[in-house]
Order: sequence, then structure tokens, then C-alpha cells
Amino acid sequence: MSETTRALRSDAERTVRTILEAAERVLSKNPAASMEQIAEAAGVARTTVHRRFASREALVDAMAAWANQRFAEAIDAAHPETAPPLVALYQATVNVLRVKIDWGFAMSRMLSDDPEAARVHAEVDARCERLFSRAREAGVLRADVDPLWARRVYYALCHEAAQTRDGEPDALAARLIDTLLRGVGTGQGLA
Amino acid sequence: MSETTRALRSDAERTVRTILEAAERVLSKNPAASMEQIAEAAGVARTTVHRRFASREALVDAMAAWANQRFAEAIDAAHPETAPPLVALYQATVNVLRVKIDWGFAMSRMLSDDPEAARVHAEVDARCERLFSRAREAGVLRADVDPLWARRVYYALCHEAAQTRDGEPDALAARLIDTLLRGVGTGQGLA
DNA sequence: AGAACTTGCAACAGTGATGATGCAAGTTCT
DNA sequence: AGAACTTGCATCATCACTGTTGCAAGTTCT
Repeated sequence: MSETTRALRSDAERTVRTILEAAERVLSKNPAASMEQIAEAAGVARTTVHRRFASREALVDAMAAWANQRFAEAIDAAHPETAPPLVALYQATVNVLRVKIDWGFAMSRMLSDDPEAARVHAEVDARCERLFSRAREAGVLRADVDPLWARRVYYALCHEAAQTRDGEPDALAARLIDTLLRGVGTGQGLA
Repeated sequence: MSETTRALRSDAERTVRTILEAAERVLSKNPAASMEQIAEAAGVARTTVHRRFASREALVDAMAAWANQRFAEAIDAAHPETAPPLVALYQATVNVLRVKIDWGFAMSRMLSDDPEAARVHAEVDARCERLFSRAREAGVLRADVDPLWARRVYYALCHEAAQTRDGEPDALAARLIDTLLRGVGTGQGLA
């Protein structure tokens, strides 16, 4: 669609990508890292970063926009509105985990007070709500669990699985959904 | 034991407490907040903060020490080594949630690279491991779930429940453990 | 009341990050 | 080869935050 999905053309665009990826690496380890550290990780001079991004805020915004784009694509590809609930849930989880592993910092910023980020997050949450609602009607999800809490649990598990670096996204997603649906207990519950 | 558990005596000690609590409030909303903002929230001059805490690092260390103290007390009070696994798990969850709601920032810092904080966290994790192991032997936890993953899920749920501000810790803990053990699915699982 | 202590205020120096600019050298495209 | 563009380097101004100190005013305790 836009320039972000087009094949890279000039050195300038390649440099932008390099900086974005370096910024993600550095900021995910230390959110307070300086522009100097980001530039160093990208293998460019600090002035180059400032030429491409007017300010630190502009850089972080660009990271969030890039990550949001891939995030939306990951969800779309799972056809959450039409595919069988469990299939869509699994596919969306795999896709999102792939993005979240590479763009954890940029995506975590979606929870901040940025208006645009909040809008995107609200939209994704609404789609997740519809998917969970369909799953409940299909008898996959318990009806006695607060829908909001169920989603929050799902998000928390996604976050946790993305931190875990061992294993393929497929295996991580399978374990995640198994835990989400069955928990870690034997079934007798709290009595 | 030490001066932290003793009744407050002078204005100075009261001021220290006020600053610690204000710092928790401010830093939990914005980890990069300045000393000025913390002082303002505490209702004191910035110089007073610097008189009580030699540096910003010293302040954060004091917050972590205070939170760790209450954290350890919360776990001890649940008798995780001797009480029946489910009882201990529930009681520890309630106690920890109370602390985590009030000292979320200070406790989240335990995951940083501070050596002392890492030591405390490792010790707590070890006690949790023993408790989960007992729960498994008692038939409460599934034997086919990776123990480390089970603990990570539990930590993630605790974190999530602590964010949720609605409801008493008792109810939050009950829902948390129900989800941990049974999940949010109806039981048929993935296949 | 007097001593000891604590606080607020104002002022200061030091430090590190941010952002801008001019210039020389290198690259890519025509 | 020449034009357009991009980069690295050195430099500069600015700014916010940190941490310190002296002094006056207020308090708590005896």
C-alpha cells in the first residue's frame, strides 16, 4: 500500500529501516537509552539519526507506526471474523507473536497515552472481543468468565510468551492457547 | 526488626515515608519523572528529598528495599512450605496482591539488573518453585506442564490482577487462581 | 526559654542529552 | 564526467536534571 510496504529503493530508506531496527534493539533493553547509543547500534552518526527523525519523539512515533502496521497485518492474516474461532485464535497468536518478538518495545508503547496508539489499541481490542464472543458462542470459552478479564489474561500470556525466546512461534502459540483454555491445574479447581 | 518496622518517631521518619509513597505514585505513572515531580507530589521541597536520599539511585533503592521487606512478609505469612498447597497459594496470592497494588513500581524494579534485587527475586522464585512442586505432587497441578512456564504464567496473572483496580484482593486472588488452574476454556482443549 | 533539629528557599556548578549547522568526502544516477 | 544526494565529523547553543550549600524560619523536646 504505502511506502512502508514497498521495496526499498534508495540508501536513505535503507538507513531509516536500519535505524528503526537498531532503536528497537536498544530501547527494548533500555528505554532511556540516548540517541547516541541508538546511532551507534545502527552503525551511523548521531547527526544522521537527527536528519531522518526531527526529534526523539518522532523516532519513537515512527517505530510505533511501523510496528502497528505489521501488527494489523498479523491480525488480518488470521481472518478473525470469518475463520473458526479456535483456528483464528491460533493463527492470530502465531502471527502476533512473530511481530511482538521483534518489536516488543514499539508495541509496548501502544499502552502509553499517545492518542493514535490508543485508537489502534482500542480497535484491536474490539476485534479481539468479537473473536472471543464468537468463541464463547461456539462453546469454546466458558460463559462464566468476565470477557474483559479473559482478554486481559490472553494479552498477558502473549506478552509472557513473547519474552520467552526459546522455541518457535508455532510451539509457543500452541502452549499459550493450551494454557489459556485449560490452565495449569488438573481440573478439580478450588472446590 | 529494623527501623523500617518500628513505629515512626520523628518528623524526619514520617517525611521519609511520605517521600517513598509519593515516589511510588509518581514513578509508577512515569518511570522517568524528575526528582522535582516526586518532591512536589510529596509536598516537600526538592532539597529535602536530596537531604534524605543522597541520590536518585539511593531513593529507588530505598523504595525497593521497603517493598521487598513487605513482599517477603507477605509470602512468609502464607506459610508456603507447610500449609496445604492450595491454601498457601491462595493466601500468598492475596498477600502479594495487596503489596503489589501499592508498590508496583518498586517491585517491578526487581527484574532489573540490580544484584541485590536479583538475589531476592531468585529466592522468591525458588520458594514458588517448591510450592508448585508440592502442588504437583498433591495432584493439584498438571504434570505435563513445564514448571518454569507454569510459574511465569502465575507471575503474569499476578501482574495483571494487580493492574486491575476494581475489586478486593480476596476476589481478585480467587479469580486469578481459578483462571490459573482451569483456564478460560470449556475443557475440550485444542484438538 | 533555649538547644537541637528540620524545612523551605534561593542560588550555584556540573553534567549529559538534544537538536542544528557547515563542510568535505563518498555514492548513485544520468 | 557532472549533478544530486547522503553521510561522517566537528562544532555550537540550549536545556533539563542532578546534587550541593548557606541562611532564615519553624518545630519539637527538655
